[in-house]
Amino acid sequence: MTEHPIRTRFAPSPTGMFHVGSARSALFNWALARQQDEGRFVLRIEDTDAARNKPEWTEGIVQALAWLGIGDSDPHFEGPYFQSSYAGKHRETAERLYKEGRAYYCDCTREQVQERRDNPNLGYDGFCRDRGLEPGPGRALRFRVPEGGPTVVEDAIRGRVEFDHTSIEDFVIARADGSPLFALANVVDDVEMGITQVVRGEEHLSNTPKQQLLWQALGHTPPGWAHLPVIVNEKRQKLSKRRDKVALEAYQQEGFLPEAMVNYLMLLGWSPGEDREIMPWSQMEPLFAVSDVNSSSAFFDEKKLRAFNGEYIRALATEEFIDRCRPWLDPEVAPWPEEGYDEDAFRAIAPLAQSRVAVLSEIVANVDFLFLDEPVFDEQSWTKAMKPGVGAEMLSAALERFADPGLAWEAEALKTALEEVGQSHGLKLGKAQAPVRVAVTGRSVGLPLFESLELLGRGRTRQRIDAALARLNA
RNA sequence: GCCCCCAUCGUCUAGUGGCCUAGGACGCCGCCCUUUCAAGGCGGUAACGCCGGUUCGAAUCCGGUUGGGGGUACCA
Repeated sequence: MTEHPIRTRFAPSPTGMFHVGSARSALFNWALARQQDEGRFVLRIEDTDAARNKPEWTEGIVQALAWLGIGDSDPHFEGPYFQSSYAGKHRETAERLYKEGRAYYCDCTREQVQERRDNPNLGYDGFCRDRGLEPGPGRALRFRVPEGGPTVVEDAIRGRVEFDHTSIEDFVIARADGSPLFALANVVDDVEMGITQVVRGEEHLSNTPKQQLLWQALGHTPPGWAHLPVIVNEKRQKLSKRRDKVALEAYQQEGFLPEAMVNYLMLLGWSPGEDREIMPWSQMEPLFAVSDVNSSSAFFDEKKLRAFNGEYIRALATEEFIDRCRPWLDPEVAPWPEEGYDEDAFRAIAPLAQSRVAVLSEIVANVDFLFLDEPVFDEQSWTKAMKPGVGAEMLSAALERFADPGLAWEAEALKTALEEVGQSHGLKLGKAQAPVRVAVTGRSVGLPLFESLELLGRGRTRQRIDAALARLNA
């Protein structure tokens, strides 16, 4: 056993978007490649002619892979390659197939084929099979599907899948202008690269017999196949970029950790077979086996992803957590003015926020009150906390109590102080803190209040309570 | 229509004939802790689609059925 190259393929889009399904496929391939000494994971980009020689379209994919930890510095990683690398070979192969009689030219239009079909259930009827047409304008090249059959696809996940040749039409491998189609290009590329194992989405299962026939016609042994279950939405339809949130980048921007994403994605169709699901990549990689992959479709459950993400965030060292929050703290994107940001204050409050965010972007709403000139009031919170007989009374009393220079401005003392103020109004701390919290942070839920007040300082705290009182009376 | 795939709690799954009165995780619900909200602790809810076989015994094997999904282009 010398070499077991493995490859997966991604279709780029003009936005460079990377589909979560592709990400899972990449991860599975990556694990497989790394398990073998000479395993290779090949990133080959295939798309229409329009995508040729436009590596910038695929930049997003390369970056997304790097984000997941699939780096091109690893000897197991190869690529990205572009379809154009083998463009010449594609045409050459088409010609060879024609010369060997494995393919023939056909000048039928779609309409003609349709009219001729007495049975609308069949595809192309083989009309030009024996007409001996020469290459020429308006003539596409069709592969001559051999009589007999069936073609048997041995799939590592699904087992033996049979396709009767009567159900495989003579498919087009090159357009009238000579340009090759996906089916041909795909096989030629794989042959050229010495691919021995193909792990890809189930949507490709139906065209596998065609590819296998092509491999054989070219005189090669087809690779081993493994067709992964489709990832679906809540309506159990294949995740589509039109209606579903599928871009890995979208999750990245929301503040999902790559570790969590990798962990979650690996569990979509596969299980390490242990009583725990939170498992780092380093432990999953050697455990992964394509034969253990499930064959039924899997729902992409963002709730579970969030839960995983929260776990990974909490497991971060504080310093690391602070660091990872940086992109959302950037004054370019953050809602506060640049001069409002206080690094020390953030570092002090970060540990309190760490267990409260499920995705990193939520850090903003947790700490914005510290850096904003004035809090942004959530109306529901306001109405709830500022009820008549409680809101104004608590605020005035707190304002007065906080003015006392004898009151040390630190969390413990502030808590005791507000507790006392509450008591004198017949309120437990739970109720008493609400108006102050809303006045100072703008919301009824948030980080522990007294630590927040301590960081905000006496002056700004009193100023905000004062402002809230004014707002109440307005 | 035709071809192909799939079928265990709401979801992701464990389970490859007896260890299953079906296990875990997420969600959900309740309780505890508690300055709000989280986190944490404890407990709970909830599934083998249906019908036939095979077998002493079936979630596990076979057939059918129903229901999902994918593919059916001179797209990729």
